[in-house]
Amino acid sequence: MATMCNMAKTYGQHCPIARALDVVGERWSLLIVRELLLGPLRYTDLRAALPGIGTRVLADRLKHLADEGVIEMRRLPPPASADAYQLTAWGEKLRPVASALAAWGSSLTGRPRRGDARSPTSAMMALWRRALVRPRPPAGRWQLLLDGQAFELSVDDAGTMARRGESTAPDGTAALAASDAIALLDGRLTFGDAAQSGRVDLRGRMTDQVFSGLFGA
Amino acid sequence: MATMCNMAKTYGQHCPIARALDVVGERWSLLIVRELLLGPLRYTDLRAALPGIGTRVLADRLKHLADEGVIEMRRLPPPASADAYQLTAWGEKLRPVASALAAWGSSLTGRPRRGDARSPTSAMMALWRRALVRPRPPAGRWQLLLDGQAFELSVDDAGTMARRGESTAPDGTAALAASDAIALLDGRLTFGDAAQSGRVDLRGRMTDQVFSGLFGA
DNA sequence: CGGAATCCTCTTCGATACTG
DNA sequence: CAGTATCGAAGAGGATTCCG
Repeated sequence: MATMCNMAKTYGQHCPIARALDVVGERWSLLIVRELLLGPLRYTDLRAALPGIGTRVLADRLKHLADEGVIEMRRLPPPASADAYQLTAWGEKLRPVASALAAWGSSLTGRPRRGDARSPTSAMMALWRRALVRPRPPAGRWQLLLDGQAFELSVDDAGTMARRGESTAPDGTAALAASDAIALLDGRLTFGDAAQSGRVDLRGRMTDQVFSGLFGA
Repeated sequence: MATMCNMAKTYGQHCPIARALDVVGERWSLLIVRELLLGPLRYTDLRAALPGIGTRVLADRLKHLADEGVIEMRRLPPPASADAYQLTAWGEKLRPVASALAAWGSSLTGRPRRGDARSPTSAMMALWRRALVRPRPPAGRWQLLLDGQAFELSVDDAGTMARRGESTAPDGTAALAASDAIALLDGRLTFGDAAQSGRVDLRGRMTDQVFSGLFGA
């Protein structure tokens, strides 16, 4: 049955870690959360962002996460005629979990594996983490076009925020491939090499200095 | 085949979160790590601490975690004639991940589910988290006997540490059931009720005040 | 006795095809 | 576009057995 009782398989332990894993510990769940941490996405976008997930599993996970209150569906008004999934306030609180996992796993991304996908979202999250760790990232509203997908990184006194979508009146824009962005952040590509081969397109007040301030080692 | 290529199923993404989940994202893996965060354990102890895991899955997970460098086996000298699994230095760095997950999942443990196991380890980790969050936990080397299993919580200027095992020269000892410890920490049991029904045994300098300082709301 | 490997059944995954 | 239907392959869980 597809519509069985939704409490599929629990660890059966009264422990906050076990309970958390009952909710988001299934395969793919935390990667769905990772995608939604930068903003709402539609079903098809999620499937495209998670190569190999299989539509059945994606539907199951979305249902489970919605039942548990981690995500919710937002029905867009008629002109758009599309449903988007987004994190609830409680789901947003998974950000420290994603951050801790990313910090631990970042020791693994130095040597890339052949064939690994480099999604715009993971590139953007890596850039965000870099900006959060950095002492003084360049302030401004920076638009990033990663494989053509738009993101905004805004740095001001209130903090550093990242989200999906085009920036309204950005201070500057950088367009590059997601794989190059990741290579820059991993230190496998220098800004000089990237700029020289014309793979980075900077606009507005996104100067070399700003770009290096965001991506540099 | 049992001894197939050990890179069973990868997300195939060059993203630190995905890579981290390739290593510790499988079912049961993070609960094994949770157990080992308080100190080494033998195979049989792990199986007892994780009801429902199944010996095959436990053996597979231990092998995978060892291959990835998260845990290692320590062969005890002849008299013990037993092997213990422990975290490597890298595996120890999963502590923030466990902590973030526990913080997120703690909103789920307020209403306990019927039949949930209350393991001594999860009780001890909850107590530890409480002590870490608390402004000034009572300083000293406190021994806890949870369901008869010994733990030590040491609080001094250097910080708050928890580990499995008997304490040498503890300042005081508290013996109680793991389920009562969890109920106290969750606020479902008051110290008055627990003491009145004789379910808490305090020794040495583990006074009512100290105990309340460790477990109290 | 601790530490698994084997066997068996059941569920889940992942891929493809199909439908409102 | 957003899912459901179907199916072979892989994984989980439980009991038993084997090995040191």
